Amino acid sequence: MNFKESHQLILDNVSRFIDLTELEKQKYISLLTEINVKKKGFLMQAGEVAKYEYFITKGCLKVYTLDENGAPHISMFAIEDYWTGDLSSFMTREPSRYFIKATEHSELLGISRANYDLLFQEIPKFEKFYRTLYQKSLISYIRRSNHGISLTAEERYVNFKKKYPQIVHRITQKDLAGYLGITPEFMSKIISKINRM
Amino acid sequence: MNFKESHQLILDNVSRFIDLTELEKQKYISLLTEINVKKKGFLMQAGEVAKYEYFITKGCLKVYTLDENGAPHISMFAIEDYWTGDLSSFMTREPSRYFIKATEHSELLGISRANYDLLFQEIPKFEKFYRTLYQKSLISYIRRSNHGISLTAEERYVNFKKKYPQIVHRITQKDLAGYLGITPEFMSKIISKINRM
DNA sequence: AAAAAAAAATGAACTAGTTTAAGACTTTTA
DNA sequence: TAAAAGTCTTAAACTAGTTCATTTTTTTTT
Repeated sequence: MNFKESHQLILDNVSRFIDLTELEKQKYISLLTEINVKKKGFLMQAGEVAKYEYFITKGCLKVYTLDENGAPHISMFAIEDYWTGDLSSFMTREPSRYFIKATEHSELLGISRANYDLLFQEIPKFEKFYRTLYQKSLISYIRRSNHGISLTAEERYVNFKKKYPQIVHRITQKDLAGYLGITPEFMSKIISKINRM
Repeated sequence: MNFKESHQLILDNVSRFIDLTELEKQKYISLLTEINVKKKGFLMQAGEVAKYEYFITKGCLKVYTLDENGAPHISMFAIEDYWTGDLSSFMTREPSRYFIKATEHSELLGISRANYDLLFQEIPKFEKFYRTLYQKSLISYIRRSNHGISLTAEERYVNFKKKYPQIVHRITQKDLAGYLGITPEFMSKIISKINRM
């Protein structure tokens, strides 16, 4: 993918919430860093401080932690036109507990913490962009955290398939089980139960 | 509580993230509505569109839904100096699925949707305030949604007690069980197990 | 295209959490 | 201040989800 296409994608994403002049667009693009990760490559590993917040222009990634037994817990999947990163570590500058790994060759645009801070000074409109972006994310995480404790594994699986049909076929069942908080064995049972119906 | 005290409390909360002039403070206060709810009273009920986002100056409230079996699932508790409401319904103007009920006599300041929109026009600094507030909330909801699926009930209980010691003794065990996504009976077992250790 | 590695399916034995029911304790209401 | 209503505890029987072990299928590497 050439630079122009990925820039157009992020500008379209931003323009859902704010309007930018040509000059502001150029300024914004100049604050971003192009990043490529090959399949199975890491964008970030636990122990590091999150250097960037990422916008995905191509590919698919998973964000996960390892618990004290070494078992992975997947926090999110991210594909084209999604934002990802470890917002907590990015803001506090404390070491992250997350890994971000590409499940396909992926291309991203990253904004560093210094440029993120600069962005608000240079183009204050971005306060509105992030206010709106975080507001929308917050709404879906509030829903997700309620569902996590009040729905059964089967309900969560059915919900995920309905809500993210574009993601389901790009990830392994094992990873989806990790995201839903169940074992791959139990998820296999859920699937065969659903197929039998 | 007299008006001045509650106004001071919300202005202190806002000034954690932005600085306001005296004039801006007055303008902001003028956009807020004073609301009182007595113990067991409802601030909002499922089926209604959320009219306000609320800041609590005194008291304690619980936000919950009822599932298809009529069982309550508690989404959050809110006490003094917290913000609450149903952000999703407030933004989309679609009917809410939540109830907000006072567990003690409570006093709040509400901002209506019209005034919320006006606020950004009149005092653009509030974009930054909400950007920062939502950013912080998002970080804790991301954590909560991960914990909901990856921790055991006992771990979630211990976490809650450690993180919100001020709230634990103001709510019933039954409500805390509803928040943690377990039955009151099982929570009772967890507590007696912990006490025996 | 073969060999190696990882993912998926299946089943049996297990454990965390639920359900139902009953009695003791506490808070609310009249 | 008595009665009623709600909360908390305990326990036995149950179910959703886990663990461990084995085989089959798919994907990756050479």
